[in-house]
Amino acid sequence: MDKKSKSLSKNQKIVLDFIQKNKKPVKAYSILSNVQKKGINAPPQVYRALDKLIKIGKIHRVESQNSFVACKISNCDTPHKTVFSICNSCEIVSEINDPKLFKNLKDFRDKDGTVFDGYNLEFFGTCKSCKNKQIENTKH
Amino acid sequence: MDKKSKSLSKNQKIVLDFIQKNKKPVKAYSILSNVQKKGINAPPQVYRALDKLIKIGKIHRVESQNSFVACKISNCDTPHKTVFSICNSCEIVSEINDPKLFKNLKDFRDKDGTVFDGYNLEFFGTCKSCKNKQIENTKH
DNA sequence: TAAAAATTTGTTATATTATAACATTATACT
DNA sequence: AGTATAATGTTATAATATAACAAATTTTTA
Repeated sequence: MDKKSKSLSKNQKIVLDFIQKNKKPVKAYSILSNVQKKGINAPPQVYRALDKLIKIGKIHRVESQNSFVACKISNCDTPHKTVFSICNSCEIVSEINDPKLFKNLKDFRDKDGTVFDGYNLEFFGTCKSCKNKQIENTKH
Repeated sequence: MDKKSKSLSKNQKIVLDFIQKNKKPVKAYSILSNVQKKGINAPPQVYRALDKLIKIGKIHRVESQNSFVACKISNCDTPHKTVFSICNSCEIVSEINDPKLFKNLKDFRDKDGTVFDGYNLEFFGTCKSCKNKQIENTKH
């Protein structure tokens, strides 16, 4: 167990654990209803844990979905350096790990020369599996 | 007047007009309260107009803020091909028009080779004007 | 180790953002 | 003109998120 997960509080661990169990992003109130048996009773307890987990980079917020997903990139210890692909059809979200793209984004400055602390990039499309299903359906 | 703005309905025009008057992004309920004198009474009327305006590319949704901003790029007639810079301090949002970056994003495919229909990229940082203010403050 | 500081917790209430559902009216199409 | 499509108006409610405050816990540091 590394420093960061050791330093997590009880509620933070419960929430992180639930998010990590799901491969799809989860919603705050879905987290709440799923962890009530563990003693978390109210929205603020969930949102506080989420805020902290985002801050330390253990999870990310999928902005276009109001949902939360575990970080899949081991060295991703900061918020707001995120790239996702999102399927329009099944809404599955994958975190993209593409060093060349990362470098492009990190080095980007606007026309004033402003440097940015972070970014969030969401790609939208149809994932492979949904594309296949669509092809299946047109066969009939 | 081009085809698209001609084809806008009464409510769509009212909502678009209000958004275009503001250089900062505006929130749905702020739109509502500001257009009530024009006969728009309830949230669904605003949200419907917003949905349509987004679909035709006249406005964009700033995902991390739940806010809406007029498109500043004349040929931007589709949703989900957006790049913004957002100031962490004053929350002002600028739409970035950088052909090289656009090409990079348009041509991106993931490791499965999947092509994407669209993207939304938000850069976070401190804008020039806020940076200057901070420097002013440290002088004292 | 005791006091101070910082963080986390538990709780109630409420603010903010967004949509469902349904009847009606207006507009565009052929 | 008749049909299809889009937009409107309305009420109610769902979904997402935070404010505020008292108490307990953990960490720091003197």
